[in-house]
Amino acid sequence: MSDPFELAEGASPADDAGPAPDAPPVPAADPPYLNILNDSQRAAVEATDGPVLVLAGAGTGKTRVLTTRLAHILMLGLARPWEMLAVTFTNKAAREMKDRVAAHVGRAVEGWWVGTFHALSARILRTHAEAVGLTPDFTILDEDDQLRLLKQILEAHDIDEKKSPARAVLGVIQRWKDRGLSPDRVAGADVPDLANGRLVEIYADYQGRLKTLNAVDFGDLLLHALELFQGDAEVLAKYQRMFRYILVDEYQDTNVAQYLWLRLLAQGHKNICCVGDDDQSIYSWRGAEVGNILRFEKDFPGARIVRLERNYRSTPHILGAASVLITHNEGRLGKTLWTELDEGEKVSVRGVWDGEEEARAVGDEIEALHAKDHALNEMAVLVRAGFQTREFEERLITLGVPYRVIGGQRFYERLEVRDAIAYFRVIAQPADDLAFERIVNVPKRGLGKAALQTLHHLSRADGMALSMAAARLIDTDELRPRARRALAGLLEDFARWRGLAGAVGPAELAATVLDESGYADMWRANKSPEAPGRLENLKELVAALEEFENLAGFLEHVSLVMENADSSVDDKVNLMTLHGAKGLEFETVFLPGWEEGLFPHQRALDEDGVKGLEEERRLAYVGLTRARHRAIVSFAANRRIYNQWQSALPSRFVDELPDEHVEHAVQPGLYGGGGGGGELSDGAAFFDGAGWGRRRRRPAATIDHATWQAPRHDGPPQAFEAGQRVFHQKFGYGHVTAVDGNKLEIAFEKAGNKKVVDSFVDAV
DNA sequence: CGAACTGCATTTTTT
DNA sequence: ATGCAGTTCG
Repeated sequence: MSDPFELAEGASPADDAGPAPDAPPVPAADPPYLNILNDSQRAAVEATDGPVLVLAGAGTGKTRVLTTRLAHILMLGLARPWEMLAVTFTNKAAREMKDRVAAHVGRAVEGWWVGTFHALSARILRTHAEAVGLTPDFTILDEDDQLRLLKQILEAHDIDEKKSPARAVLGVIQRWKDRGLSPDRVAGADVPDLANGRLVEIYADYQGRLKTLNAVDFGDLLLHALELFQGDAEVLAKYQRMFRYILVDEYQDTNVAQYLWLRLLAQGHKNICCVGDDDQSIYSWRGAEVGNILRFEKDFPGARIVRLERNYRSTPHILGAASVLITHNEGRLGKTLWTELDEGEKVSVRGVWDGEEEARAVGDEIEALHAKDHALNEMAVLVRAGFQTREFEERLITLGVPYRVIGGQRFYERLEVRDAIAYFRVIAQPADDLAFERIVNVPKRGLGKAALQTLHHLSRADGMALSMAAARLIDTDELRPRARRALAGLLEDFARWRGLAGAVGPAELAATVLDESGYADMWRANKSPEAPGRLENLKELVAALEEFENLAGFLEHVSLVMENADSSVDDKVNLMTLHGAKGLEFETVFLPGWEEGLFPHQRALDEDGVKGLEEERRLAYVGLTRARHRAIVSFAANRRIYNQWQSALPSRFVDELPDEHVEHAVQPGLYGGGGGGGELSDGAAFFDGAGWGRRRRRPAATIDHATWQAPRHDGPPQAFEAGQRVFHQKFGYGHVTAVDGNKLEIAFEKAGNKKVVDSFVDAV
């Protein structure tokens, strides 16, 4: 019975602080899984207790260390599975970790806490939802929902969408959330000049609406978890006691909220191991703080630092080029990567005339390598911005070389998939207004703007969810008969589907819903070229539901696990952004578009100055270090951007590559040679053309589209009685003939007898 | 209510 | 160029 889990049983009571009381049995000989590690890897694995920072350079076997460490802790019996917390940034990383640890210990590990910050937070929040003003079945909104919600709020505040786009406002709110700031904690100095200076108010409103909807956005998952920990010492203590060992991957990508989250949880046993690489921090624009990793020793006193510097991936030339490039950054923790691999080829740098020629050169090289039996799978074209893939796609199509674009639109973000999911959400959660709104008139049911406005008005006035308001509204004459019938029909459908949900599996339910709602028919009738694809996606969605017990489980999956189906089994060239390439490796990597203004991107320079430049440089470093055998950098003298030709200078990063590791293949006459400056350096900055410098502001729109404004009902609901004279926006004057709860029968002077909801009329 | 027209912006992206 | 969103017209 050498089962590590049995060993662990009882070895360490969950509520005991400090190291396990019974010393774990020390293996007589080193287990083989330790012997295959190098010294620093091994040190990182064996430093189980206390705070540890593992600085893992690119290609130094980080994942192996991570998984071995987890397995090691289990094997030694230092903790039982559910006493270990392993945090990652992506679901993919979490899955990989699970799989590899399972492979290590020889079976699936049950009950341990591996996942993304968000998934783990959600799991914790579902058990303590009430403590933060939610119920356990709260909805997790995605960006689409967030934007629609925010647009409504901005409109209610009479904010000009043009001057303050919802997207920009959402960006600010998200950055606040990244920093752990709830509306009451936002300091005045941090408020950008948007939304007439009422950003904080809007943020507070937004949070209020989320609570009403029993919904959270991604940032809230962290924020509410923090609120929970900070507000309830007992709950916090429970989790602190439980998590004996905490492991964090990609620590350089953590934001302030995540840092606080970790610091709180780690206060118990203080066994926290963070793994990361400050040189690969490329996500500051979405809230990541490199400072977290730079400050680790201060945050966790007595921390041990382990550097993984032996690289197993790239040739010395590639490594040398990348290492020298990154030394141009300030404030690094510093690492010296080395390798014992053979020298290999130098990094190739070539200048070309324009983007087309660049694509042709890359395509030719790919064909040549493929002809020499190099797998297409092992080649990647890494670009700075998504639109750059187009030229390469066109070229590869012409050549007939199979390729895939990684990181395009994700399955669950497609319009039709989101619509379908909105149906499911309304079934699972009748109060999900955002979902209801999305599909109430999709397919077209004759429920237009007017009907929606009426519905909104009632829902706001009586403080109930849209679908509940709808249920009331269909008993009245507020809506036109056509709209009323359509709405009644939809509500009946939903009632029926909800009944069905208990009887059949989610896949069957989904198929029924898509069929009976007319949604699938809508696409069948659609003549556009993408309609068949959309129907395919709907089928795929139904198929995906097979794997779930119920709708709720599926919806949780959708909101948290937005993953890209990765069919990397086919032999295809990979096209993706540099950001998307992080964590991957290829035999051959093409790095096109190394031009000032494009890479480093002008916007990064304009908006974040030196910091922006350094992050761009880290991006270049990430790009180079993806390559095992071959890295080919290129830059074009001319590039067409938005149908305008611009001349460009080679990126400063080209100059920063050391000559001893680089081979220049610049066309004679194009540049002065050596990759820098040259004939074309007339000082004309890339992207300096019209429309790039300053954003122009147009005067506010003159048309006031709020022509129809229902009367406000801010005070307590008015009481009505028979005989009372009233006024209705649409039907005019009349007198009440009967009262039934909040439904009134009114004899209108012009419109005749009608049933209406009381919040639509005013006493006169 | 839906189709056509207009103006406008255009890095990176996970959860 | 292109796509998107918001507005206008039938």
